Amino acid sequence: MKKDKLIVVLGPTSVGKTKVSVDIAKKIDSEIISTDSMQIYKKMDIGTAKITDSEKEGIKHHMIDLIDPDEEFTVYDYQNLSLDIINNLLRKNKIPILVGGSGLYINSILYDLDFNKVSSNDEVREKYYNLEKEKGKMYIYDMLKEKDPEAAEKIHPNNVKRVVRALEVLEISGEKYSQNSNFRKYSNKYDFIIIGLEMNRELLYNRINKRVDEMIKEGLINEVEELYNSGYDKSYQSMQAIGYKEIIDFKEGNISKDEALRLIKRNTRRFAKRQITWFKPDDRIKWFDMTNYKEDYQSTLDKILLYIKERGVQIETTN
RNA sequence: GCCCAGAUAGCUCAGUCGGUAGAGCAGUGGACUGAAAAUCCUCGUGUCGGUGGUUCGAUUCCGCCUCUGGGCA
Repeated sequence: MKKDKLIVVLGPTSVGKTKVSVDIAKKIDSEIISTDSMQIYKKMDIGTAKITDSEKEGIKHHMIDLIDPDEEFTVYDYQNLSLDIINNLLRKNKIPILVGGSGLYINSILYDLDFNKVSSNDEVREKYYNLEKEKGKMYIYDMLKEKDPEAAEKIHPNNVKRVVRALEVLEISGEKYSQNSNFRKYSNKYDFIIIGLEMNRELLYNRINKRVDEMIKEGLINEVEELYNSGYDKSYQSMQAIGYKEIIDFKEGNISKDEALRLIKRNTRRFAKRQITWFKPDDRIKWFDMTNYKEDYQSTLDKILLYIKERGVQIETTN
């Protein structure tokens, strides 16, 4: 049986995914599904570099503006919602286009990740965090080591978040965390056409720096202020986003405005680096260089469209 | 022109009582299965401004030169 095709556009922040994806969608008459962990939040537009209505050029975008900033959201939710949308589009004979930079979210579609049905449990988490506070990291790490040595071997003792998660899974399900987390299997559900966008590092960093300055000009500080004044402080998951946490620190008087700007830029650069690290090992990705996008956007886009065509998607290319 | 201070890692600087050097920041490589824009791990050799001298040995002491601050004219 022939598998349904699925186009994925990925790459570090600021590399130019938005424009490329809209241009692909226009060419094949389809819709876009965002794979971005922060753009799912409403009212967080400037700082997440969310696509604007005019940039959409009439293309429908999914998985954006889904929930309020005080709501919690996980990969598991993403996987479910996103798969529904994918299947709906396929039913309409459209090839879904996944676009974004949240590695784990992307993998929840690209890989067979079953999140072993153990949802997060605040009580259990709090219990282990309290234990950690009282008796130290090594204490809870040793607990894990005893109950699930395999997981302990893969998790660094300092990575308290992961240690707690593994203990949580153990406590709630009785299953070992390592049982589900140690393998990674490509999903066979779809025929993936994965477009990776890359760019000379220095240029990427320059673009990031410039984009942060532009966000400030467009009113990022106001955007964060409004959220903060309506009660969203740094304890919310959404306010952990780069650009938001730093400005909240500025608002609370912990750092100067200049320092906040500096940190937003630095943290975004580091984030981009982590994204690159994440995508690098996947050899199904076909990489396209965006370094000369300014002079040469059309020819890069043509190369991408040609590749999509070669992979069996009906598409009219100009060359 | 004269006086003073400085010149050490991409940046800011510390240090070597003479045995070729180290912090912070920036950066690098990596991990990742229900917080993922999160969380965590790893990595520091550089003509110690140039040149001559003293010395077994100079980045360190001395002389000269160049440059950069500051002051006096």
